[in-house]
Order: sequence, then C-alpha cells, then structure tokens
Amino acid sequence: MSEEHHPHTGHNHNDCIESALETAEQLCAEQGQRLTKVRRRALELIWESHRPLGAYQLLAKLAEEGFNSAPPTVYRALDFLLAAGLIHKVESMNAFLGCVHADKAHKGYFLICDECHNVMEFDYQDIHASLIARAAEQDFELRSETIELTGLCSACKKAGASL
Amino acid sequence: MSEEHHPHTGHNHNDCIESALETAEQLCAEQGQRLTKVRRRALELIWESHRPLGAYQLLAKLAEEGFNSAPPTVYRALDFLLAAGLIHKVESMNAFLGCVHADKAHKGYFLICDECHNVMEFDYQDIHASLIARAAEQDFELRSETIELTGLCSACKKAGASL
DNA sequence: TTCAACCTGTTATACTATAACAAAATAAAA
DNA sequence: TTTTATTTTGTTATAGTATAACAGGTTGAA
Repeated sequence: MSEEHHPHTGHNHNDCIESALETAEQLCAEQGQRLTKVRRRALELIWESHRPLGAYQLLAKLAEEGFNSAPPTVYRALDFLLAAGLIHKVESMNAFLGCVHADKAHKGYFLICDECHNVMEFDYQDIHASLIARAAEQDFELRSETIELTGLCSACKKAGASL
Repeated sequence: MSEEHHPHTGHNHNDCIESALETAEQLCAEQGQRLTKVRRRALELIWESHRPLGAYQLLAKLAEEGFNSAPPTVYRALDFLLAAGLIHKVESMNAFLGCVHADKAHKGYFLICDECHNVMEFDYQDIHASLIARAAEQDFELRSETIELTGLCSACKKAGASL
C-alpha cells in the first residue's frame, strides 16, 4: 500500500492504521476478547477510509476479499468493535469511524464537514464537564454522549472562498 | 381529548400542543410558508406523543385519519417541519420531536432516558459557546449541532433504586 | 384566465438493521 | 484427549428507515 497523507492533518495515515491495529490487539488481549479475522479486517478497512464508512460499504469490501457477504457478518463485527471502544458510530451519517483514543475511555465528539465529509474527532474535558453538570441539574444520570457538529472545515472554507 | 400530564414535568401537555400549533401558524404566516392539513396534523401528532415519534409511526396515525399512507407523504411533512424549525430529529433514535423553542433560532440539545425513552430538550448557551470556540480553534465553521445525551432520568432512577 | 410555483399521489426501490436458527470453531473441563 | 460449554460464524428471511421519479392537482399571482 502506498503512503497516504490525510487531507486535513497531513499526517501519514498508514502509521495511524498500524498503531490503531496494534492498540486493538493489545486491548483485546488484555480483556480476553477475540479479535478474529473478520473483526480485525473490518477495523482495518474502517481505518483505511478517511471518512466514516457505512455498514454496507464495509460489507462490500469484505465480500471482495472472500468474507461472507450477508449483513449480519458486518453488523456483528461492528457491534464487537463498538463495544470494545475501537470504533464510533456517527449517528447522523449511519456510518462508522476508527476511534483515535481507543486506549482510554472517552466520548467521541465529532466535527463533520458538509462539503468533503471528512470527520475530525475531538475530546474536550470542559465540554464533558458542562454536560455532566447540566444533566445533574435535571437529576439525570449521564451514560453516553452523542456530539456531532457539522459545518465547513478549514480546507473547504478556503476552497469555497477562492471560487 | 382528556387532560394529560407529562410524566416528568407534570405540566399540562394539551396547553403545550395548543401553543406549539399557534406558534407554528404564526411562524409560517410570517414567512409565507403554507402549513397545509397534513403538515399541521403531523406536527400535532408529534406533539401529542410524549416521546419522539418515528416516521412510520406517524404515517400509521395519519393513515388512520384518511391521509395518504405512502412514505413520501410523511417524509415530506417532516422535511417541511424540520426546515421550518418546528421539530427536531433525534438522530440516535431515528425519531422526531416537537421543538419547544420554535419561535427563536436555537439548537436542540437532548437528554434521552434509556428506560422510559422520554426526551427532555435543553438549551444551553455556555455549552453552545464552548462548542463554537472549540470548532473555531480548528478553523471549522459551525453550522449545526447534534447533542444527544442518554442515561437515566430522575423518575427512572428512583424507580430503579426502589426495586 | 392563464401561468408558474408549489404541494400531493403513486409506484417502485434503495438503504439500514435485526431475528432466528444451524453449523463450525475455540476454550475450558473432565 | 475427549467431552462439554461457550463463542463465533453462516444462512435465510424480514423488519425498519428513507428517497427517486414522474403524474396530477391546488394555490396564488400576473
């Protein structure tokens, strides 16, 4: 596979994928979870995509490689990866994204570009704290947070301005 | 219709519905938008439900009342109401909820109970400001926010504790 | 009244996700 | 090592969510 540079951050995405997979192996080993072939490959394919990947897109890729091509195959793999905290689901897109902080418990907050559909994950303690405080005022016990912000990313803003 | 009291806030929900409908009429009139029969009734049915209502649940209710019962009917009404800011979509539930502040532009932030599936809308300027600031740091121009928090509401927490 | 814009009817289909049960693989116990 | 229990995968079917495309009707303005 050739080196790829992520359009927005300019990092080497291959390194990302590798390190994500290593982390996943470790994490599963520690917790006695099995990162089977299909689960591992699903995670890798999700990471190889710069954008969130839909379940059926993933299914098609897996099918090309000889994996079973019925929906339950991919949804099971996704359920496993979600439960293990290795990926996130972007609810507003019905799509899945590699989690950049799989090694520590965290919530996924996303910036989603309307133009290029790239997604940046960010993690912010101050926002998290505000949300918890807000919920507590209503006597609400917070369990999970879906924070998905859409708009224009830096690159697309520049591209739009130059038209 | 009999008086109903909202399970969580104890308010008279009928008053809510009435005032929501009035606001909707006004808003549409001001903006030269047509609140047609099916749109009006859809909005009313969404308000009559204490919980977010799925598109096909809404479709069934409309069909019972003699409206056309094909999916585009309900999705068109929903699209209109969403665009007018009269309802919100709860992405993590694929369901729709009356907007409590239709008269002023705002983002919908939700507390969703895992047990009873009731949803509370809240509106918080400090969180909004934090999110904008966070996005700006990434040179990201914010357009819309999806904030959906799940957990246990006050009532269900008490019910659970007494088991 | 004629036109243009908008709204609705209708059929078909695409996309997203899960139920239910059978078969195979793996891990642990005997 | 054989048996047993548990987990994972295969397979078929179906449920649930959403839109495309085009025809027909309504509304309001020119």
